[in-house]
Amino acid sequence: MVISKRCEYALRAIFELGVRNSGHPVKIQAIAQAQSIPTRFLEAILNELKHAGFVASKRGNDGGYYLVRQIGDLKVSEIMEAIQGSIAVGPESSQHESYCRGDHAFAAFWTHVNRAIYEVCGNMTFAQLKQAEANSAEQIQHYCI
Amino acid sequence: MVISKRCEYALRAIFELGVRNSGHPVKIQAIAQAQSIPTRFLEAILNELKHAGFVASKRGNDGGYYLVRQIGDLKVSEIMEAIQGSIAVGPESSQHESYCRGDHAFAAFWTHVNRAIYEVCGNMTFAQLKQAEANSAEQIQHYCI
DNA sequence: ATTATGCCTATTGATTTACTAGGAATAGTA
DNA sequence: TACTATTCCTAGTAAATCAATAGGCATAAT
Repeated sequence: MVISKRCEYALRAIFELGVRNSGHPVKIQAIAQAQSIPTRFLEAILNELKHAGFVASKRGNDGGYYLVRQIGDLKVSEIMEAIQGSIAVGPESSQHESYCRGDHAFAAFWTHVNRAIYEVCGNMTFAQLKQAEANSAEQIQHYCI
Repeated sequence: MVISKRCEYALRAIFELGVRNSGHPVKIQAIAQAQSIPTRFLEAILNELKHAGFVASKRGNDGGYYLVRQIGDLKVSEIMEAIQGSIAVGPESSQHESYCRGDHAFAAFWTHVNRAIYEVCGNMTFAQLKQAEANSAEQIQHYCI
């Protein structure tokens, strides 16, 4: 696997906040429990997401985190980029100055790969994820009844 | 970046062997020089590729490595899988036993991402890479003349 | 015998990852 | 004001992975 836990947890945390679109801020503890994330670790991640402008927080007795933007507008790629720096795979560029055989072909290849990845992550919103989860829950019910 | 140097070097080495489709085995040293790869590191990588069945070798004074299969049949994904174990990104599966909210949606999402990646890497042969490189060289000539 | 190559095992230094610890700042409540 | 529950900030750490290196053995041609 190649997506860090940190990134996975960030996505799950945003997802959880999106599912509970409560007016109240949600506590770290509650998100951690719902998504099986180590609490102190999640604390650091949410702080990072705050600095990146995706969530806001309230301190004190009645504190917690809440989303800043609408989940219909929030792409998975945005969170991934905020946490990982970039979604792209492959060498960032040919780091040796002198050209060597294959540089062009491989650069083009990695561009194709990255475009394919971006096509999926850049078009997936958290609203869609929420919907997908709701649908699959429905599926299971149908299956069981 | 998320593709290891090891994997990148493996791809470049195979590519180099494909470009020189010489009857003679090619020495590690020569490949290393052509592709700007640390020699001893490449040595280990080629050995791994040998055990994986992609290349064969000859020892001694006139030794070196050569491809076992035709490059028109050899997919980039095969080498990547041999070196990295798997091409896939995202968590391999939900490692917590109890289901938690989002598991279905995210599993489906990662499947989409991986399918997209595989679509590109599983359809790209080294023959195509060789052709792409040849084309780009032509392009440059046109530009310069 | 010599020499040039690949083959095998092990090691190292640097970096990254996945957390954890301790305590300060803030905001409600009594 | 005190108390408590939360977020916020700075560090630190154990383990894993990565990129590369080192030493010496095996093999094959001359």
